[in-house]
Amino acid sequence: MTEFARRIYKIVLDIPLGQTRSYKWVAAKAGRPRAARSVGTILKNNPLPLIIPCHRVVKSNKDAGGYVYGVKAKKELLKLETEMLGCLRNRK
DNA sequence: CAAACTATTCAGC
DNA sequence: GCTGAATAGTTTG
Repeated sequence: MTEFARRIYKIVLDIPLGQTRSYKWVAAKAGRPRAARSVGTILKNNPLPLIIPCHRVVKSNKDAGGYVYGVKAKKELLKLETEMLGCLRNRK
């Protein structure tokens, strides 16, 4: 656990639903713009993998990159989250 | 497509 | 403690 990792968690948690950020983007926000690789390693080794929306963090070209539950699930989660947002908006 | 760069973690020493 | 290898990436040639 390092300060770098701590920043990453905070930043990733700050990503809005239905949106994606690149590893590079998170790394830059964390203060190490060249540590995109470290971001991925830290995210997969994060202490609370379930409360950290790792599926919102993707590669620069919007590619999924990698995911514990499968890259496919990652994209599906993004889609479901977006739809869920619409559902919440439509509620009265 | 292959190589270099990067920060973190793990295994050996 | 330090070194070397590995990793859910990015950039450059």
